[in-house]
Amino acid sequence: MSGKPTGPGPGKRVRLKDVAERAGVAVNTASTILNRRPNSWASEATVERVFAAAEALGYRPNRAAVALQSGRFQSIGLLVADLNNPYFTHVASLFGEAVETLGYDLVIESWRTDLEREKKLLQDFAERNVDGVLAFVSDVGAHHEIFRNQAAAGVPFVALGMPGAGEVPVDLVMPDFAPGLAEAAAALHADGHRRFAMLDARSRGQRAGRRPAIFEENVSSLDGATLETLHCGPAIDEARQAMAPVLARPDRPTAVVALNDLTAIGVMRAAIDAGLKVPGDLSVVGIDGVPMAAHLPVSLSTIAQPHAGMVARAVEFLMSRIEGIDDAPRRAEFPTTFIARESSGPAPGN
Amino acid sequence: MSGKPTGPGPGKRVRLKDVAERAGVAVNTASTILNRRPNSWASEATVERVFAAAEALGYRPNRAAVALQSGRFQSIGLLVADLNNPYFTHVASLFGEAVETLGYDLVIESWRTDLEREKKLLQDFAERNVDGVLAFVSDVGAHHEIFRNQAAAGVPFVALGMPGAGEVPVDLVMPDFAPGLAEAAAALHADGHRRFAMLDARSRGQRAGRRPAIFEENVSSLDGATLETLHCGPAIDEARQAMAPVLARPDRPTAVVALNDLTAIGVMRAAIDAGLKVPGDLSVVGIDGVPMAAHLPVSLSTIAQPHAGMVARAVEFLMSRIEGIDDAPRRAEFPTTFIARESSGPAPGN
DNA sequence: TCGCCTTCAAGAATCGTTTCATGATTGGCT
DNA sequence: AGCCAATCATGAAACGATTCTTGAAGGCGA
Repeated sequence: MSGKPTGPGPGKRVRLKDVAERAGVAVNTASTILNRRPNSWASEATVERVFAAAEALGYRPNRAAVALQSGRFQSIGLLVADLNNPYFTHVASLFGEAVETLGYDLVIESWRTDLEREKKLLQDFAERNVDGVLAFVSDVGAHHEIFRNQAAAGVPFVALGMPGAGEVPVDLVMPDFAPGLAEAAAALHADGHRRFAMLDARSRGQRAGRRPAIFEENVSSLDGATLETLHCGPAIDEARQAMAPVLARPDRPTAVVALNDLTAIGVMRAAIDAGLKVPGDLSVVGIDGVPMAAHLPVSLSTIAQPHAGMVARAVEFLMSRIEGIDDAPRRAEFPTTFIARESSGPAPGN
Repeated sequence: MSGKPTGPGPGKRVRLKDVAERAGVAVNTASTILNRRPNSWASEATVERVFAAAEALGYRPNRAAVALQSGRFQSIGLLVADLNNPYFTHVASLFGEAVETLGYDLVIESWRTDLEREKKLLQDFAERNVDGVLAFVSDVGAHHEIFRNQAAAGVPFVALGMPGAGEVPVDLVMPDFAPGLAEAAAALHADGHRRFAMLDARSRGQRAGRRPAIFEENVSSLDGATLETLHCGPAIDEARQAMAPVLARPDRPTAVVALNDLTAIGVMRAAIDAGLKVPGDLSVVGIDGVPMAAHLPVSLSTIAQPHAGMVARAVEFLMSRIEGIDDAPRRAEFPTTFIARESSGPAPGN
């Protein structure tokens, strides 16, 4: 590349200095004006000239310089579990829209079910130069220490997703699965289902999943109903494989709540593999309520989260932290609802 | 760790200066050593001390400062059409892995089928501070001017996806749909299909889509086969709606090639809506070959792109540009292949 | 012993922007 | 007239790294 050291050559990026020169003012004046800083009252004419110059030259601030000086990086990090899960991409695109209107970039990383990687990325993100971090974590409790460090380091942080044990020093936005699970349990029971199964994440250590615990409670309060909890990974084929032996049993469950909408597709597929009809032989319920679920060949009943509301709240939390609010950690729980579609229905024999 | 050398308070980020101080060297020495710059021969002992200090203090360079000084931003932009399309997210996650190992962040934006927005984002990305841009574009020809500007501005740029008219001054990585479409046409014809339909993007201006043109040629070379081209948007429900009237006709097509795997799901759903069986009454073929397609209730026949290879090549192109290679624009086409699964089969009556 | 080269490290300029503190006008008021 | 506030604009010091240039030791041959 033919570097031209002196003067703004044709291929050179236009600097604030160039704008200032063209407008006949000093760089700091131009800076003040372009940033619409409130305390300085430049004359109408000067403002006009500076904006005109910036426009004419097609000025774009050098973000690195801005970041270095002001500490504002104009980018926020999003940590998701898995980009191949439509839930995360749906939410990611909502976040993308939200922060774009606020002038931020979204840097996306995914941890792909690896807890060590999750920890590393979480740590990285906070040490990296971003203005804030939105992170889906598998278990907020597991990252207590990281969160404490972040809180200490002053990196705005909002954790999304699974609640965990104990208090954490960061804002939390999460779904409350209780209502949705209760509705689903009731609806399925009313449809004659008695043998329930629920998929849970592949067990991490000895800790029991939270959703199975809630669902267990729901199910056990229903006449003659039983629940078995199965574990599988987050990929669609893992759910398919995990269900295969279960569906081969004569006393197989007649209703399954999957890990999420994606794995619900795997469950449906496993039913087909086993020669079972959905919902005739097996009712399948997803979790998340991604848009795609409504358009599947057998549309998916699901326990839906209020995505838009959660995203809006998370962004609100994060932005307030970025603005410097220093309240106590906030926590927002959003109730889920059961949406009955074609994949669930009367139990066999009803 | 009671490491409190001096100065840096508890909430303060550790700077290179702190590392240098602790190691008892000057900042530039520390910089040279940590960056393993070749021309400087620091003594073994000094190197040791500097690395130890960096480790002990948990030093992370301030990327803004690095970027400002060196012009390396350590991030690359990825422009995709739609984060809700599993194809793009699959590819995005592949890109994410690839660039992560190279030490880059991925900034993702999506244009959501809006051509104006696509242009704006493309322009933005190039003016933004990234080391390079990977962009899925709807039609490379439509962005000729932007590409020329980028080439002039020296922003490394690789365009992905749809080929278009004419030569463009950027590297191009794209699928060659011809083989896959030919295989699909042949396979479907052998299965007795005669009335084909193909979904194409909602027409932009008067230009005919490229894939329909290729497929038209394939189909017309087959005995008694006809093709009709339909247009729809990229969302799953748009395909579903677009197919509804077509499938209601008595002379409806018996085989449909969708816009992509996502819309193929919508087509399958439309078939169900119309009381048709897949593949009994209607064969459905997707395009892309996303992982999920193999695990759908009716697994999806599809024209698959070699994702990994394409991603690797695109990254290779981009990195070589970032390193300063200034060759003529390169162009790589990757042949697609037809993967027959359950969603396609003998035509009705065969 | 002197000078020179080699080896190592430090000094200082620089990137483009923000922001604090300072300076130059003007004009209203007594 | 003289003074003090406003009002508007500038000078210059950061921010944290890289990199070019200069300098101080130590080792060697002459």
